[in-house]
Amino acid sequence: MTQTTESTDAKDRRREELKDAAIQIFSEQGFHATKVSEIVAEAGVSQGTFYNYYDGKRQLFEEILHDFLSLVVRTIGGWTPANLDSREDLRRELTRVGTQLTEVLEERRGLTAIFFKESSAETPEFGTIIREFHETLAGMLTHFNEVLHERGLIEAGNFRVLAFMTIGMVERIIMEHVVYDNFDSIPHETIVEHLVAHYLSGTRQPLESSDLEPTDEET
Amino acid sequence: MTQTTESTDAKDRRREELKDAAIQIFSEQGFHATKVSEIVAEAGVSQGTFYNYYDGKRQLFEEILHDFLSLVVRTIGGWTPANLDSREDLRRELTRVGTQLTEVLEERRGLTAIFFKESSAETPEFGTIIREFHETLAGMLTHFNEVLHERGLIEAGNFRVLAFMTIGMVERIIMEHVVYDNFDSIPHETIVEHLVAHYLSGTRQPLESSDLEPTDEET
Amino acid sequence: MTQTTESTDAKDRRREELKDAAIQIFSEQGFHATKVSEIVAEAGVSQGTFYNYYDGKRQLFEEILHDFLSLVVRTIGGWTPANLDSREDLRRELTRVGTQLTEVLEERRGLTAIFFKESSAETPEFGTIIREFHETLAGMLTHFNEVLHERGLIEAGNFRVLAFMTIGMVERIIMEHVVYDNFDSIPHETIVEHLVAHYLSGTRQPLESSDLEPTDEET
Amino acid sequence: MTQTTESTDAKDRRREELKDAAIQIFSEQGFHATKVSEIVAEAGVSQGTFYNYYDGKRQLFEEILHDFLSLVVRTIGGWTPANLDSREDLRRELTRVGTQLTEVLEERRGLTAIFFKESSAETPEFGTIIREFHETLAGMLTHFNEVLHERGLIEAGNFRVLAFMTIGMVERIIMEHVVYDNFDSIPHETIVEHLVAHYLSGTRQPLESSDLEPTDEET
DNA sequence: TATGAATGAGTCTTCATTCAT
DNA sequence: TATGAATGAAGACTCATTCAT
Repeated sequence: MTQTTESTDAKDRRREELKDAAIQIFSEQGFHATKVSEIVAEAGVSQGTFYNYYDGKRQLFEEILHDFLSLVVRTIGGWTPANLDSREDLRRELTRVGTQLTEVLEERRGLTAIFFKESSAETPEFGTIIREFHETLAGMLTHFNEVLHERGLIEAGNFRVLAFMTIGMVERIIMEHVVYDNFDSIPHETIVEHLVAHYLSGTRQPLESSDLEPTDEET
Repeated sequence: MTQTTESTDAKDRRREELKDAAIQIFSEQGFHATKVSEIVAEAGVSQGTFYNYYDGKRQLFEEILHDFLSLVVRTIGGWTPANLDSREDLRRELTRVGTQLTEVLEERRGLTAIFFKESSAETPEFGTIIREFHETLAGMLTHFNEVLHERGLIEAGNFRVLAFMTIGMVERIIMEHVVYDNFDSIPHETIVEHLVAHYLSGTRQPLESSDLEPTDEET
Repeated sequence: MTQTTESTDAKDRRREELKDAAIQIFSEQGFHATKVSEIVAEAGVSQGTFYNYYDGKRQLFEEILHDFLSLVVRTIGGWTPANLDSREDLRRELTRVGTQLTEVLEERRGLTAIFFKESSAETPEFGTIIREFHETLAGMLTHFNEVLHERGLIEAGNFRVLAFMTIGMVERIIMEHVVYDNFDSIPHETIVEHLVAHYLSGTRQPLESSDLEPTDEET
Repeated sequence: MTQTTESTDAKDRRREELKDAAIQIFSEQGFHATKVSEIVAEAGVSQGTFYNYYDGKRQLFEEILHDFLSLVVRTIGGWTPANLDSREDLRRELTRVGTQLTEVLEERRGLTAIFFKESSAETPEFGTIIREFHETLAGMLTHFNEVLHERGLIEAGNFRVLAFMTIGMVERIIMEHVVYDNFDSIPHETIVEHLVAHYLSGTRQPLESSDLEPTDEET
């Protein structure tokens, strides 16, 4: 029994080694340019062994993609606007979640790069998976916005469009920050604060004069 | 002379037919899944003819990509914040350019789809081209923001991060709207107005209380 | 009638232009690497025109090959050992013919290069033509040797092997001299004299002690 | 360890089988006319297997060419005129080396045929390889001639021209004898003796009257 | 379970030749 | 006769996957 457990563990370990190697190569070269031979070379096993653990290159890639999406969902999925009473609460919470997400993705740079470099574009190859993810995400955010609105924290608007704007903003910033290291001199906190501030000022509290006519209040 | 012109025109026409066919197939299947045989079938010519006009599948794809980027640059590239005197001017101008861009891209849905479905992700295949485009775009926007700030139209901030947020927001909205027809019930104008409003409220006019502490004014 | 003649002349001229262009390219690149498109570009005519004058690339190449072989045969074919009375006569005659051949081939370097660079090896492509040429040549030389022997000018030996040795010697020297310009500091005459001398000393006059045991006389 | 050795051997064997098949087809059809599909059919393996052992058709051909050149160099490369004291020694040595070379090439007819049928012509395809070989060979022979001259075994002359004459003579004879079986009734020894005799009588020992006027001394 | 050699389907690309104008 | 665009047959090469050991 011990032995079974051990061998299972060994199997899992081998499986992980292969996946790690694959993440490495996929993140560097993309799905199409990556050869199975490169993955197994990186993992230090033979070509045939690969197929003892995965059904094929595509299946492994999709599994990796799911890993990434799960990671994101796990990180932000539990969040709920339930106990927010003020915009200050909202800001604090958004900052907390944003920081958490950023840190998680930075820990898994390879995984993150695969998503952003190969797949965020919903190429026909893995389109369905990514499309569903974005729809799910947009649904969640739309719902959040609705709740926030009901709780009087944000004003009315097209919450679905707002959701996609938020997704685009956040994804692009993460891409530049985590994948391309494009904001190297800027600390995480500042970046997350920018994002949150932008979201917040783009979603004014009700009873204010319309955002579409901000000049009124400025006079 | 007439003959020369005519034959040149004929050649150009054939070239365009092939490119149109390619845009069609590329936008549906993506670069890798597209076979030259499918392109020529769509264009109604033989396999060999293709190579009389293009060096190969990849070269044609890159040319198409350049076409898209040129289209975008031509549409928004001329814009300058030179004669803006108020935020109202700014809003009007941004709305005008945004509407124009949206219309242009809707006219070239196939072209647009190729960019967004295959390439916005900066996959290693065409990474350099897209990366440069984004850097150029970010540079332009950063500069615009700086000018707007100097002219007293927007407050201080990290203009580079702001630029990328804007790019992300706009690209995602265009993608959903033009490529996936995801906002079908919403008129262009509304969508563009949302984007502009979000940009504007995310970039308050100086002398106001900081956006980062909007609660102050709300109390 | 005049017109017919003129147009025929014009046709001949065009035909020659094409052949000259072909010789140029073939001699530089060899048969396989030469494209019809390159030949017509060099000749300044269109692709289709080519086929008004020749049946195809291969047919033209073979015609060029025949031109070369004819040139050689014309140059040395008339030679006959008929009126030779001494080895001195023989030497003079061989030198004369050798010089003549060298000069003719130098005038047609391109043609010569084609034969030597592409075809002397009797590659399966044009094997038969070249093989026949060599057999004919060997037959001629064998016959000459026999006549010379009958006339008491050279001693007995295997005249066929001797013929091939001569062919090999001469071809390689022409190749180096005319095609590769490998003996640039050495005047024609010297080279031809070397060849003739080598032939003569390799074919002693009868009644001498055998060449196969030259040491005898040297003691 | 045994296993490693065995599998290496198996791999080597397969590699050799492919090469043998290739030599067979190449020698029959030449480089261009040979298809990879024919080679693998001859070897009894699949198309893909070929590329597990060689980079491609051209690479294999060049390797085969190198094999031939190495074989020649190995066979004659060790020869040195060091311990020759007389022309009789010289003759004996030349005969020995010549016979050895002939036998080696006859054992590898296919290899030899490839060199002579496809490549001795220095076609642009593999020109550099062959050209270098001939230059090397000519250099070696020139040097030998110089040494022989210094040792008083052959008289003065243009040793470089002599070297190329020798190369031409020998190559043509080998070609006819080994590749075309053109001297079938003549035993090896006789042919080699003819070559050696021709070389020797074409290079008289110093102190004699000039080779160019052999008749003088003969009277 | 590990190995790695063998497989062969799948596509791009070339270029001599044809033919309508 | 000249043109040059169109043709399509032909073949090299890749690489994910299989399978015997």
